[in-house]
Amino acid sequence: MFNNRIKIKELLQSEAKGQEVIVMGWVRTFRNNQFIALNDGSTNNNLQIVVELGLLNDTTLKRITTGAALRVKGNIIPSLGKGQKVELKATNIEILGDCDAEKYPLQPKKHSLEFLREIAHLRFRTNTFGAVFRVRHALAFAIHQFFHQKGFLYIHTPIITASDAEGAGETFRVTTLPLDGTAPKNDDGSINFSEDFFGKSTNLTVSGQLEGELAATAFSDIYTFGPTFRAENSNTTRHLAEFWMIEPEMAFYDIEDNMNLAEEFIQYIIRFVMQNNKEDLEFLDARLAEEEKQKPQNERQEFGLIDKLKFVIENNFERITYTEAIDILLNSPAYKKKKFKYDVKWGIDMQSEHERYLVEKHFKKPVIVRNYPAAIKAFYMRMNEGCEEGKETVAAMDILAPGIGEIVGGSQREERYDVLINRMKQFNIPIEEMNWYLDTRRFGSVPHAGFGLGFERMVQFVTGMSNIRDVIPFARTPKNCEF
RNA sequence: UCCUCAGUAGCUCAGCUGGUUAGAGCAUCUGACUGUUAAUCAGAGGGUCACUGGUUCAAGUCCAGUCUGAGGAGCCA
Repeated sequence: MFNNRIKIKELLQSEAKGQEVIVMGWVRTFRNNQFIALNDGSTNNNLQIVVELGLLNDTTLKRITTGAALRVKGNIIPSLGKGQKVELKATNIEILGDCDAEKYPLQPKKHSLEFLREIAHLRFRTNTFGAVFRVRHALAFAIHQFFHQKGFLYIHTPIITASDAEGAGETFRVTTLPLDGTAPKNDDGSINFSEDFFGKSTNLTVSGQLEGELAATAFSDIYTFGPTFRAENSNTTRHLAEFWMIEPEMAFYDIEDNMNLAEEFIQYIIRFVMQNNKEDLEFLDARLAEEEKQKPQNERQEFGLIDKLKFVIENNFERITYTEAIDILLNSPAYKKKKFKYDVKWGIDMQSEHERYLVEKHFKKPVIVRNYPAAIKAFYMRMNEGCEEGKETVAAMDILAPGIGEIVGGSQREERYDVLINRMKQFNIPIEEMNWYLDTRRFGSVPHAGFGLGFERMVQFVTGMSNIRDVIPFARTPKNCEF
């Protein structure tokens, strides 16, 4: 058996009684021809391996370079140095994989995140990305655990779809037709997709919500967690062309139930990470504090990372209506001093600057805004009753988080067949193509609700990483599809 | 897609109003030292100044275009 090793995370927690173990990992630094800092990815902390003078010949010593892979046999002893409690006194070191220090891009020094993005295949081996991706894993695990405990079914909605009914942005086309101009054409010159693989025009999914609703109207509570694709030419720190989304959908839920679940959900997964990834968060907290020091005083965040997370799990989210949000903005000093670039009045789709003001300046905590104007929201959101004429609203809700803006978007769905048909007509949705969706309203329709959460934005929020490209292993953005 | 800024050694950057052989820190290599914590000390090597074209006696420096990256905006999750 080859894999008879102990992981470094476990080793560092064990009592040093001279017991013999085997570890494997990659060299982070080799100091003084005597001290190897070894990392195997199980924790951000390195194991210090002590190499006694004379244990290895000169050729082997020279091969212990930054990045080299080692198998080390030794005894766990209390450390004589100050940086760690225990260390491994080596009795045998085997080099599993050499690493040419002159060519290896990761040097024992600070690298910029931009540079590491270019070598994304190697950045897993750094402290920062080690912590980020362990937290990402923990969040994904916590999400499944949360829903599973509540009796939700995990539904796999299709990646390839024929509908762009939600109109949630530009789609990536899926086709097997030739691209050299010889694809079959209709009389009017357009591509004849009836000869394509699926016999119709298809694309990558932009959301699994509509399919999720189908499952929810049978299982009561379901969620999806999968990749989503948007061909928007967005070049920002919070957009990806390929990202992961979580979309729970619940039958017999109204907008209030929906908000309660979303808030409980966010607090649950953050609490999970705080309990299970304490060291990673401490590292990220220190990293962020260091970064903040570089900024001018007035741009610095009020809270450190861990304090921010604590605040979120210990306090209820602020809940306001869209109308109240607009009133707050209209009465704000920022508005009166004409600090906003975009105008504020009832009916507008709030701009980033408005959302940021509400969350970061006014309330200083996550805010749930509900009851948005019907004109600016999707067709499937439920029309509210008793609205003032000209000020019709829908039962939609957005959760806005400090630093990244909209993190959750959801609504109670329109379950009334006639009302839904009217809305679809208003939005020019092809009703015939959506018959499968409308069947849920024809046969045993029930009040239901759901929301969507951008997974990477959540990872950003929890890790404090400012660029979304640094919280997904291999980012897909306009003009970038490496690895 | 729009606006702003940037691209000089492996990395992070300096290089003034154009003017000798383009610099520094870190990394790498060589040697010394040996309980170090991004070890330390001494020395060495390392450059098509993003690319293409232009202005000029002379371009890393000025101009135009292209490409790439970053920040902000829009779209949104």
